[in-house]
Amino acid sequence: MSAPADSIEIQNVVASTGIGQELDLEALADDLPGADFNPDNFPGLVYRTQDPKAAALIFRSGKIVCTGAKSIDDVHEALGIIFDKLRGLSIPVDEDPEITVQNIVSSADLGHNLNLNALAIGLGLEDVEYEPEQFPGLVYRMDEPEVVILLFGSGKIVITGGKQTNDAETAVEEIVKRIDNLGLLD
Amino acid sequence: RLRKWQERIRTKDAGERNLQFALSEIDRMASALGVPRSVREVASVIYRRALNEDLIRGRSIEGVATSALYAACRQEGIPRSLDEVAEVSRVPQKEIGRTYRYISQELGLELKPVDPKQFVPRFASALGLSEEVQAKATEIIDVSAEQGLLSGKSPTGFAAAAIYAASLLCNEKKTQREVADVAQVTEVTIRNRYQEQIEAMGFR
DNA sequence: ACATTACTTTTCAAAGC
DNA sequence: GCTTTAAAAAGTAATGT
Repeated sequence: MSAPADSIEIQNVVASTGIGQELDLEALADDLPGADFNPDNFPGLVYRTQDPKAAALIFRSGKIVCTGAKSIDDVHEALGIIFDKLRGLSIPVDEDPEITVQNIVSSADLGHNLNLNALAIGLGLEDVEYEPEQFPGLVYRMDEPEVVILLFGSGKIVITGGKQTNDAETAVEEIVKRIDNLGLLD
Repeated sequence: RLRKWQERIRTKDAGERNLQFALSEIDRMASALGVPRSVREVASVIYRRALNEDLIRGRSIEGVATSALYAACRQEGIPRSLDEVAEVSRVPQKEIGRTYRYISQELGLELKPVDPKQFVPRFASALGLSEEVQAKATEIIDVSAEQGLLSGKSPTGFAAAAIYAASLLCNEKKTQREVADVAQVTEVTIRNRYQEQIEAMGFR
């Protein structure tokens, strides 16, 4: 009774936003405890939140990238903490900065072992990248929803590239259909 | 106008020189790998196709040439591992793999995954093993692959373990280290694949 | 012979080289 | 292209005990 779609777990959410204010990252690095800033290495300042656990890349332009959160709610919560921290440093932050989800990474379990060689040919070599010498997963690019799925011999999969919460669910239902139609679901 | 002509001739000459360089590199690497002349010709065709489709822009000539040779070996059924190809190329293995995936996709080569059996004759003869061992190794690969053990595993490691197992079964024992050296994998990988394969064969 | 750590793949934004 | 950040999958490799 447990459908593969029920096994979906969001593992990472990437989102972008902006406070609508230029920042002096050198000063911010001194005022924010735990901030990592190596401009020679990377133009962004790295700031990590503990609860929820996430990492933010803060740029001179005031734009921010948040990554590592386990849900969209966690993204909002983590960014909320950062906005308040900045306000606490008397940096003006827009009232409700728009937060855009850029990528959602999910994992799931199809519940069956997969013959990746047969799958590579069945799904179509033109849409598949399977090079076990370089990586054990089969890479499948799906058009609708537009996501990339990594399939493993164990039947565990990774769905990435989606922007909507339901993209992973739609993709899992679709890939199960396609694999089943090929008679490759044990 | 005269300058434009000279520029065109210069570009044409440069392009011609680049092509000659790529083809001579393919020849040099193919010799070092000991692949037949037919494979070099297939590699040349793949390289020229990549050139015509403008796939070299933003990539090194040597990288595309090496990838074309790697692809040609696979297409002709006598694959070389990325490690082996990287040894005779001046391009890092990671770039060869990335470039191969790119030209393979863009040219629609649609090459099937490498079959571990295709490494058996070459690895076995390098170890001085008999036809009997080769046949046994081939059988082990077929049986364990049919039971789904091949998914996600490296073809060289899979072939190496089967050869090691076959050498034991045929009383022509080679050590894991000897097999690991010719296949360029670690003993740990041979041990792991070997355990799965003998179980699949019903031995234990 | 074990374990641990680390690297391979995919995705995405940010600013700049 | 590259740099950084995060996360999962499973295989392979290097290092440590």
